[in-house]
Amino acid sequence: MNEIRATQRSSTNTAPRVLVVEDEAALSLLLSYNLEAEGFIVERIERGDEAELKLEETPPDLVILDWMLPGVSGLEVCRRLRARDATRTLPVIMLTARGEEAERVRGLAVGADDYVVKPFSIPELMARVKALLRRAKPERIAAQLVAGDLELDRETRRLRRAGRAIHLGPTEFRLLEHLMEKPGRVFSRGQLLDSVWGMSAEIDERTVDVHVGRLRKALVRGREKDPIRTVRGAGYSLDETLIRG
Amino acid sequence: MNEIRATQRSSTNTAPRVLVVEDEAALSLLLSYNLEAEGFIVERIERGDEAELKLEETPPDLVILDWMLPGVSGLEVCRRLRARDATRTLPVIMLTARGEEAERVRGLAVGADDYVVKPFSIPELMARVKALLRRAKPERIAAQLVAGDLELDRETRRLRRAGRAIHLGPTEFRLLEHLMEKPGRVFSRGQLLDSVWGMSAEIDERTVDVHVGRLRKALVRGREKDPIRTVRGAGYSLDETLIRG
DNA sequence: CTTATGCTGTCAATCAAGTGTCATGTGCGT
DNA sequence: ACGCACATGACACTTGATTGACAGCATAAG
Repeated sequence: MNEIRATQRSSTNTAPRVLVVEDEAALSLLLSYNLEAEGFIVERIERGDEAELKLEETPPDLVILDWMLPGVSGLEVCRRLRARDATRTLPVIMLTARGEEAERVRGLAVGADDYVVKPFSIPELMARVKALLRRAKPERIAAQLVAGDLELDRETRRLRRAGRAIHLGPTEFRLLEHLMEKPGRVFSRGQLLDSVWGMSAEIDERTVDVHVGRLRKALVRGREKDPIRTVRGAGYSLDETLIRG
Repeated sequence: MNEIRATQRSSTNTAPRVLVVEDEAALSLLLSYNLEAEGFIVERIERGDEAELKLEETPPDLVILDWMLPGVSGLEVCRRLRARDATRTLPVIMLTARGEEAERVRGLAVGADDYVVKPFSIPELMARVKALLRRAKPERIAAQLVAGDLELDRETRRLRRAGRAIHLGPTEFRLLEHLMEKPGRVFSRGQLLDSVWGMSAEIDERTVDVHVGRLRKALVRGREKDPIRTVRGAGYSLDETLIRG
């Protein structure tokens, strides 16, 4: 029956592929836009039955499945995924509307690996996508980010600089995480609000400054170098000179 | 967890293999999904007679056998397993419908190592699977979890900290067990509900807090360090710094 | 059968940590 | 030196975690 598990034929050297099955166009676009920004290859599908075809011919590395779908429900798609050997272990994230169903997704033994209740924040969903991919393909998504003497571990949610442990609040942690994913790259305050906070519109851009300040205070001890670079008029970046010298 | 599986030859260095013989598709899937999540390699079979063929050619490390089966009954399969030298000691768990003591007795008389009455909770079944595998292949599944001055023995269900015995309720025991299996790793409340309470539990996430609180109270005596770390906004983890320093 | 006992899940009050805004200070770039 | 962008400390506020009390159950004991 399911003897030899051939290595997932998709993506050996390419970026992880994500299939988004969501009928609400706006949401689908929002997701694929953000996933692509993270470097994933995204395919979008609207109907449950189409998704099944797609999943049969070229299984991706992860599926984001809406609960309510035209054609075949997300629930049913997921169940069938679990029934096939080829997709038995394929990571699945379910999107559910707020309400009764929400709590039952976990209860129902559908076999989704994770579920997210709408409305959700983009950073939250991204975190879960990465967490699942990390579990499935550890070589693609690192659990540890290292830059210079900074080590950030997502699994244990620990940070250390030059060996010593540093405690950060959730926001500062995510902020640093985001900066460390692309060391040297400059992010505008708007971009940071989008990808770290998620509900950009409500928050003053100056708030980013404050958090960067707090992050610096936590990171720098004594005569240590400031790992965050301010780019006047543009934004912030992790100082990539930290990595080399 | 779901790494790439090598060939299936009767498990010398690979993950333990489990054969699920169950005709009810939903249940069969639920089981295989959860078993795979625990790192086992699972094969599913629906009919009793097919199971016999399978068991003859490539015996797994453990069999989960439904009582009622098309083809040959689970009872009969079990009896025949016991008759053959090659499978005499193969661990067998029988699934029986709710009810009669008589059946249980017969099941055990036939040589099943354990039986579980439907409906059962997933964590419960998983615990029994692990217990049996541990007995059969002690090198594969550790009976004792040790982290710092904490020693948790699954066989005797005993826990000790720095030598002294500590009594825990079932839930707190499983909770600690789960945390100790991956020291340092942060589990969200939702994940803990899934793997400690089991699917089909519609339980408030705050309940996890309460149990963690109780666990702490039981664990910490005097000035001892709290072995459980709260990660605000994320969940809980066993404090892995306990292990080193 | 009734009464203890132990365990669990929920709730509400309390406590602590983290967050966003503002006012003010500083320093960079020209 | 000037102006503007950024830095920072203080503050009120929000959110999340802890804790103790309680009620429902199941089980064991009387």
